[in-house]
Amino acid sequence: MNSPQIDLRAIIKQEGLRYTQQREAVWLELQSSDSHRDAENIYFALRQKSINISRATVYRTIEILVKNNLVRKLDLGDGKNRYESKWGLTHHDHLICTKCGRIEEFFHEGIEEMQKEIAAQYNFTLTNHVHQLIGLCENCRADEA
Amino acid sequence: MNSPQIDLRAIIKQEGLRYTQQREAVWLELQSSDSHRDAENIYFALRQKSINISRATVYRTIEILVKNNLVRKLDLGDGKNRYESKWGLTHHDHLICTKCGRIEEFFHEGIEEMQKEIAAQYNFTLTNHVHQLIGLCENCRADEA
DNA sequence: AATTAGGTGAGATTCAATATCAATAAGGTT
DNA sequence: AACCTTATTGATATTGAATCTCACCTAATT
Ligand SMILES: [Mn+2]
Ligand SMILES: [Mn+2]
Ligand SMILES: [Zn+2]
Ligand SMILES: [Zn+2]
Repeated sequence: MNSPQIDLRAIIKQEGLRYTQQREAVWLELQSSDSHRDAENIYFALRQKSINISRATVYRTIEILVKNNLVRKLDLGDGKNRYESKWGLTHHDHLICTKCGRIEEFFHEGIEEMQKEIAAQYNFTLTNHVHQLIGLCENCRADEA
Repeated sequence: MNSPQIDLRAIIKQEGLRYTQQREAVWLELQSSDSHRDAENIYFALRQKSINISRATVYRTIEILVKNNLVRKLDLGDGKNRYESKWGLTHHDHLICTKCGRIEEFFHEGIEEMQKEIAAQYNFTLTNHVHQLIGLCENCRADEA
């Protein structure tokens, strides 16, 4: 939507990489909405905007963004990875409707703490976690009746 | 290990399906260990035991077992589904070591309850959840030093 | 402008999982 | 026990997300 609030160019260069049109385009596209999009979606969105890019480059660029903590990779269980920009967002986990695909975001401080306790109990060093609540959203539950 | 403690034949027939050697073999194989195995692993284990079966049938049979709540399907994030027999096991979630693949099981009543509360807050009908703590196990953390 | 090494894109490749369909076997009938 | 019907199986092809290959391109420095 607006100009990038993060100096991607600086981050890219700091990594010893080149700041290309494609890399900027993928980053801007990911920032342009707060939804959970797959690589194909990013690819088509860019082509629609007459931006020349290949699938391979979309995947490669996303990987760079993920490694630099600018983008989060999600496995929502439907066989393809989803991505969301981390810019301006705090950590959260997801509620997923299996019928319509609706995704809600939640955060629960208590659960976050308990995860740390559990990891400590098992002598695990926690680096990440996956927590998804699967079910039917309000609308879809009504449809079931 | 021992003979089946569940009357798979009855369950299969109740579904209007036929009780075949292959279906019995997959079920027995899944019961024979408490590990989290992928389809390929089941397939080779059976062939090793000179049981004639194809990959397709392994996949198809597992799906039947999953649908009948005898087996749990897990996505541990490595690109292939894992399966564990539900027989004799209570619900639990997993700690996963990203280095050695070690899997520990945990259960936390408090977290289970909080999940229900969160779902209620968002008007979701909870049918399932995915909860994995990702990190390094005791051994692998030591290796990092 | 010339140089050069990293980046890109079209297409091939991988790999788990599923689909196809002729051959087979489960299980009820006679 | 031989027979029939039809679900099931297995060899193979196919799908689809993701990655790899490598000739060509371009960002960035001189
Ligand atoms: Mn999110
Ligand atoms: Mn388990
Ligand atoms: Zn829904
Ligand atoms: Zn480990």
